[in-house]
Amino acid sequence: MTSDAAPAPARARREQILATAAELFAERGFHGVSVADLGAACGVSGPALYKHFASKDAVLAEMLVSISEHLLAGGEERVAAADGPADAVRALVDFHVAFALDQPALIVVQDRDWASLPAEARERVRVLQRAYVEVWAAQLRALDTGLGAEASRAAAHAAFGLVNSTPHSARASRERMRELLAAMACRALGVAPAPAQVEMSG
Amino acid sequence: MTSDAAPAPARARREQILATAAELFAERGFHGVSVADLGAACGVSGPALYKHFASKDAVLAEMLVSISEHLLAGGEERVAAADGPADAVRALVDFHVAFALDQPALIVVQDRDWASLPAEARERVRVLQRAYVEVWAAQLRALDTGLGAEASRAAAHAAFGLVNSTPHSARASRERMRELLAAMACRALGVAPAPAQVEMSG
DNA sequence: GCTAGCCGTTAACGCCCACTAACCTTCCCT
DNA sequence: AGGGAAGGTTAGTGGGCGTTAACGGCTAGC
Repeated sequence: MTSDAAPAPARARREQILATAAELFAERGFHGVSVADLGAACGVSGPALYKHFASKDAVLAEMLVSISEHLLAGGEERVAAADGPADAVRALVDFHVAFALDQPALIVVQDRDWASLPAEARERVRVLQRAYVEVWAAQLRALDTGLGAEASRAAAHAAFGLVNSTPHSARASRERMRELLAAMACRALGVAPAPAQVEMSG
Repeated sequence: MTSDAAPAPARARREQILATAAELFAERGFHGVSVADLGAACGVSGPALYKHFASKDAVLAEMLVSISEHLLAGGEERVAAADGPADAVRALVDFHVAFALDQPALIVVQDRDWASLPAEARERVRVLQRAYVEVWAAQLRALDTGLGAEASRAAAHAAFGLVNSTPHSARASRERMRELLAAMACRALGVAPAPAQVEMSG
């Protein structure tokens, strides 16, 4: 999809803009960050952004689409490598927890500024997110055959909400947060956590 | 704090504005709704809002402060009426689930547009929210004495995230959602759910 | 060494929006 | 009855923001 012929510095600037935008959007919201702000935070100023992106919207669009693609691909991969639904759910939890801990800004932007996307990108992200939810929901249904389609999706959303709470607390150490969130998510979903930690106090 | 001398229709309009603003802000975000939009949705147009609120910010401020006060007061009340920490956690879960199901728009606005608050209100909301988190965290620590202060707060945030996922799914019936979320939250927090439903399939 | 094109600059344009001003109606209160 | 507040209206203003225009230096290839 992306061309490899582009020179290195241009690509570096693009990614700098994307990374900086993620932080700023997470802090102040998409509408709370002007292109001047974004440029300044990248060490350039104002409309230099338009040498790399068609619009401010396009920055958000690329950011959210790539998150959604990453999550879906990663989720499918973990499920394919798993040994049965319980193992799959554990793997999904670990994967999502790691992502949330590594990229709290992206988590925040994804579920706050989705509505600010231009229509086309919004639809694309929606499709990808539904597919990701379905990856989880299918494993949950395999685990509990009494679970309906809607209930399994709601349970997946609930697990996302639990794990995505990271940016709101995020005070304990990364490893403790990882254990806490994974254990809570597994218990909420009705599977035993992967390591020895079964009790909340670890 | 609020004067009772104001005539009834004025108060009705104020509350109509607050309720309408909650819906619109939840859909499009605070910055995505203009005062003209908000007025139009209330059947009046544009600057009529300034007869009832000092500014657009003030609408958001009153909305979020009152949510936070409601949650804190309700939480303290449930804990006071509870019979031990496990019962308290169950009561807190039920309370929060009911609120999230009844007021999904407020949930969305609260954790998306907090940063758009004017400084004073933002601080006020922050203090109230920390107190509410502490109400939960104290019960969680009483339940599991190995739980540290930070971990207990993180667990409370995780539970909020789980329950507050309602607006993202919200397709199943209210009663099924209530049971599902309460059961998941209780399991995540390490207490048995209140009614007979212990398994996910209810 | 000249020419292209990438990447940046500053200036300016146009729109939208929060907010104010000025004015009007309705209705309660004495 | 009549005056004033409460709660509307439309017109206007000022500022901020996304975007475009016009221009300039650097680097690379013929």
